[in-house]
Formats: sequence, C-alpha cells, structure tokens
Amino acid sequence: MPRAQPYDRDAALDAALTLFWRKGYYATSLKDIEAALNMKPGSIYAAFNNKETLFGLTLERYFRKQHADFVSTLKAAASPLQGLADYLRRFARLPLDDPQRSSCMLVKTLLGATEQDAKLGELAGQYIDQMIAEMAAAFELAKQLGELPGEADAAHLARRYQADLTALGFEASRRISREELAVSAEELAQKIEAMRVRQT
Amino acid sequence: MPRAQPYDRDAALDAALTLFWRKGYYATSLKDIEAALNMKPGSIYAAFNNKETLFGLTLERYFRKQHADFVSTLKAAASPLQGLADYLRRFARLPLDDPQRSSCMLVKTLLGATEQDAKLGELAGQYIDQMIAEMAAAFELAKQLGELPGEADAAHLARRYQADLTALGFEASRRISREELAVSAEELAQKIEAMRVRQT
DNA sequence: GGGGAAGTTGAGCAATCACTCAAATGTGAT
DNA sequence: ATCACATTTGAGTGATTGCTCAACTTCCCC
Repeated sequence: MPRAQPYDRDAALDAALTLFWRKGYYATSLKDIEAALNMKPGSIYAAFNNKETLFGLTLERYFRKQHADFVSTLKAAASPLQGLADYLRRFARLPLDDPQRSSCMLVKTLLGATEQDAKLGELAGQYIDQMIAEMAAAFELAKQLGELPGEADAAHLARRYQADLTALGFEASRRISREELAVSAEELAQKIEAMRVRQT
Repeated sequence: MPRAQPYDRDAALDAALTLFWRKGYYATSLKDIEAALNMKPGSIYAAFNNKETLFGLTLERYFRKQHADFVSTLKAAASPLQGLADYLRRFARLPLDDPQRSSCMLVKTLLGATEQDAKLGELAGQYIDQMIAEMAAAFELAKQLGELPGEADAAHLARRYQADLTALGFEASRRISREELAVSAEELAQKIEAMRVRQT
C-alpha cells in the first residue's frame, strides 16, 4: 500500500542531522536513517540521492545554524571582543542533555573522516575554515575599533579562539559538572576580555 | 598451503595501532586488518579474539606510549611546570608527516564512539582520565615544591591542560605550517610558565 | 472523468561485513 | 622416525551494508 503522506524535507533533514551528529557517518546505517526519517529507502534516495549527499546536506545545515548563532551573538554584544567572550560563556549555560554538548559535529566529522572518502572531511574542514574566517573578521573589527592593538594578528587569534572552542566542546562532552565547565568557559572568556586595550 | 612463519605479536599490534589510529574503529574493515597485519582471518581471531578486543589492545598500547612519553618528559625537566611546558613545545617540533599529528587516538575514539558499543568510548575516556590524573599529579608536585601557590587547584589545572593539549592536537591535524603551530604551542607553554610564583 | 506526472513502497539486489572451522602443516618430544 | 600438538590457512558462514526498481497510489490538469 504505497503513498503515505509526502515527507517534510525540513523535518527529515533535522532528524538526519540529529542522527548523524550523535552517531557519526560510518556508524549510522540506512536502517537507522529509515527509522529516524520515517521514510523507505526508495524515498530517501529519490529525495537525497545517497547517504553521502544526505550527510553533506546535514553538515551544511549544522554549519548554517552554528554560523548564524555565532553571528547573532556577536551582533547582540556591545563590542566584538565582548561578543567573542559571550559566545564562550554560552557554552557553560547549556543544559547537560543539550545535543550541543556532544561535541561539535564539524570536529567529529573532520576527525572521523578517512582518506578513502576524504570529501566529508574536506567539507567539514572548509566549514571550520569559514567559522575561523568569521572569527578573524571579529578580531579584525576589534582592531579597527581600537579594542585591540594595531599589531594584533587577527588570523592567529581566530585560530586560537577556534581551538579553545574545540577544547571547551571536548570538555563538555566528558562527564563534567556545569560548574566545572563554567569555570573553564569563564577563564577563556576573561582571556579574551583581557586583550582589550585600556580605553584611556 | 598453510603454516607460514608465525606472527610477531608486537609488530602486529603496532600495525593494527597505526591502522586504527588513522581510520578509526568503524571505518577499518577486517580486510584492512588482514592486509596490514599480513595475517588471515583465522589467525587474527586465534590471536586477538575479535575486532573489538584487538582495538582495545591497540588503544591500551597507544595509551602506554603516550603516558610513558609524558612521564619521561616530566622527569627530564628541571621542574614540574617546566616539564609541562616542554611537553607542549614538543608538539610543534613534530614533523608534518608524523602520525602524532593526526590527532590523539583517545580523543578520536571518544568522539567517534556511539552508545551501541559504548565500551570503546568508555575505555578511551578512562585512559584520558588517567592522563589527566598524571597531569594533576604534576601540578600537585609543583605546589609542594613551591612552584605554584598553595591555593592552586591542581585538578582544574590538569583538566585545562589536557583541553589545551587537545586543542593543540586539533590545530596540528589541520593543514597548518610548523611555524604557526609553534607559535600556538609557545603561547600555551608560556601560559604554564607564567603560573610560576616568583622565587624571591 | 481520464491520463500523465510525481512520489512512495518494500522486496530484493550485489557487495561487504565480522567471523568460523575443517583441513593442512610445521614443531618438538620421544 | 613417529606422533601429538599447536598454529595457520582460506573458502565460506549468515547477517548486514548501501542501494535499485517495478509496481502502485495519489494528485493535478485538461
């Protein structure tokens, strides 16, 4: 008896995102996907071409969310450096069962990718580079606004910032209390704020 | 025509370690293992029980190496804090094609583990905790030697140190120049050294 | 109300997965 | 020499993998 209700692409991609984020590309089987999307194989392939393409779509979706989140946090802040510090502190406020605490999907994908299908790893790497570029833009803006000294290396600061974020995400993925995580986030945030030149 | 030369357990485990480190647990097939160890399936199962056990053995092997490396670096240093700083700087000196640059195997395993076989993830987590405990012992020793102030939180410092190390390893896994990596490592190392109280 | 177009279905494809075991053979004690 | 034991072999196990497709149902336009 074919022809159930047509699928909801947004809902399906969200479900796939949750699944892939949690289990990773290799450990997720099409059976898992069928169950999570409530779709039969034929429909899945008609809609998303194949497993790899579907994963790519979810990765892009994840990136867009993270990117939008980062940008909106920066815009809401009083200054670039303040926004960067705020973004770090937000990590500590995430509830223990928040999916965000299960480590960044881009990092997991990059680390889990093998050379045999390097596409996914490269894709994740590109998205991470885009995030870093966005961070570098924030540091650059801070320079232009006089928040940072003129000799500051925005590109380097951005790479370090992203690495700190990765490390914080890794800490969060361990069994750690919110208080401990908050202390770590606070330290990193203050390190950012301490870079601000005295506005004499 | 059976019965080739008997296998060399150490060499086999080293080969398996390299393979698993590079590709991860799920993406590594028994075909890959057969080729890397130059053993047929029967021999592999006679020697290592199954794939999961073999992976566990390689993970332990990896941990032992990392642990021994850390401990010897600390012992060679003039003081605990100096040793911790040295260990960070060693990262930057690794050649670009060193397997160590492809991110810590424990971290990769922890992030790649799913709940369906959580054993491997838990195992990796335990080894990481042991590394953190070793780091905490170093910070504690630094306190007792008067290198650190009495109110320093060794456990917290160790967790942050490990997170920094993870972040550095992640930076190293990206396509990054040795110089850039050296700058990051130097920053982290100086952060450690800056904690030293003035020996008046 | 007739007829494509679009889309879902689910059985089943070849390939691969982790894994097994009877047969073959080298090894060491007698 | 002989024999029991230990160990490797590799074809082959059933299960699962990612994926295909003919059949079918619903929708929309005429």
